[in-house]
Amino acid sequence: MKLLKDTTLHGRWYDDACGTAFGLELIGERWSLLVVRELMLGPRRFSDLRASLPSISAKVLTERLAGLEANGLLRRTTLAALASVQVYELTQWGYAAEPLLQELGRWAAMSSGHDPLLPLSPVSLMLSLRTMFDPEKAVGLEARIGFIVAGEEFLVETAEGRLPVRRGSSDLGEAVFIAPAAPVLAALLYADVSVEELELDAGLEIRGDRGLAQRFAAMFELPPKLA
Amino acid sequence: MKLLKDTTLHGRWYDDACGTAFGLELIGERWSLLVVRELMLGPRRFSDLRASLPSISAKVLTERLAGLEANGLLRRTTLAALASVQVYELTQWGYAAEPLLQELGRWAAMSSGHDPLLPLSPVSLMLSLRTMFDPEKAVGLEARIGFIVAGEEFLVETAEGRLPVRRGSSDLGEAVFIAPAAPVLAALLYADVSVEELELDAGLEIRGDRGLAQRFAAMFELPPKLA
DNA sequence: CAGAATCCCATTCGATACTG
DNA sequence: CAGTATCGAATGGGATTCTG
Repeated sequence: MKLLKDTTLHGRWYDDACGTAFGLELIGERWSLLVVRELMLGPRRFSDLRASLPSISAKVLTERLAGLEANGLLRRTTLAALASVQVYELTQWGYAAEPLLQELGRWAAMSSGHDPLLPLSPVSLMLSLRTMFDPEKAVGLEARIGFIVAGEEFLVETAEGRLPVRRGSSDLGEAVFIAPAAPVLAALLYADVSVEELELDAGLEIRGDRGLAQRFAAMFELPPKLA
Repeated sequence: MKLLKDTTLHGRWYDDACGTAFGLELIGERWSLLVVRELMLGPRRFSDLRASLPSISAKVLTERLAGLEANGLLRRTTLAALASVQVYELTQWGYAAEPLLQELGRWAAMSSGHDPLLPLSPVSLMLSLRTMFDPEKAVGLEARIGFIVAGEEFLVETAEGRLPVRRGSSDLGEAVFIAPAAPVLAALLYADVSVEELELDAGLEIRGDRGLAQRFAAMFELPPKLA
């Protein structure tokens, strides 16, 4: 039983008062930030996390969850409805890390050498919408778009420059994207592969207002490459 | 001679197309981001970096510099004036990581449990000015402020909501802060310790327009605590 | 299924010593 | 000064096993 040993901050790696260094103490360990990412759209179970994080081991996931809990980023709760169902949920402060994830993603996307064909979790894709959303391309558009990505459902609203994304029943959307895996949608949104091609080759399906779906898909753009 | 082995991207830790994950491949290793931080205000020599990074070893610093160079964040150049003087300098893309550093610092500062008494490098302090600057408190103020922190000189300008910080002769400032170490200024700006107390106890010195200095010092504020 | 405990190997780190 | 080389110690991570 060494669960309680680590109430104190995890690492104390760097001996540095700088906020950046302190941030790294909290989330700088390998995998930590990706765990946070997967929780960013709501609580998830242990096995959900394992499924979304391609190659993390159970041991490491356990350790990271404990560390993040000790550092105040998340809490573990048992679902009210079903006892015996454990979930991990970000604290308010954990959720506050989203701009950080976005900034990191935006910055990394300015690099060439990024392989967009690697696996991608549904949450990653949905978060990237918020990051790569270009408000100017959405003026005057108010709509709800549903997503079913690898079986996970999300609902996105466009509303005056903001782009709320949440888990929820996709059929509230006036248009719905259905994809067997997240990279299919990444191809559509970021690699400008055509809807038709993806419907034929990659199992993409679009329900509802097809024109709206097309317009929506054009609202996202990667940042310019710097290197 | 294994310097050339690693032209390819360093780690390939995560098998994940997400931009955030890719960013972590590039700068997620221990120390990497702090090395970038120290270069953010201009090129530095190997020994400068060692001096600013409290407890990094020569080996690890060498490794990180090589990795960051391979990943395109920095280049090593020999100073034009003095041959045989090597410096490390961020690429354009490396400099583009500043908002990321800021976001991480800002987020981390929302946590309690941050020990502001740890050592702090001059560059950390100067960068934190940009992060914690409150433009609303600076409206109508146009001035140059000099800094000499642990012997390193900087010049800061306030100009309509921006706060350019650069290395340069501090005596161009209408007011100049002189401190034997960065934490002294941190106490002034962020812990609201009074100028008088720091002059008496901590070796702070202020030259030039004292009222301007006071007003300047009041322009910075830490974000509210969330946890 | 959700983890905790154990085992063991690979990597990494830091200290020290060394070199041009 | 600017690293490189080496080595022992610490840590990390995967695989496996065990439990509720």
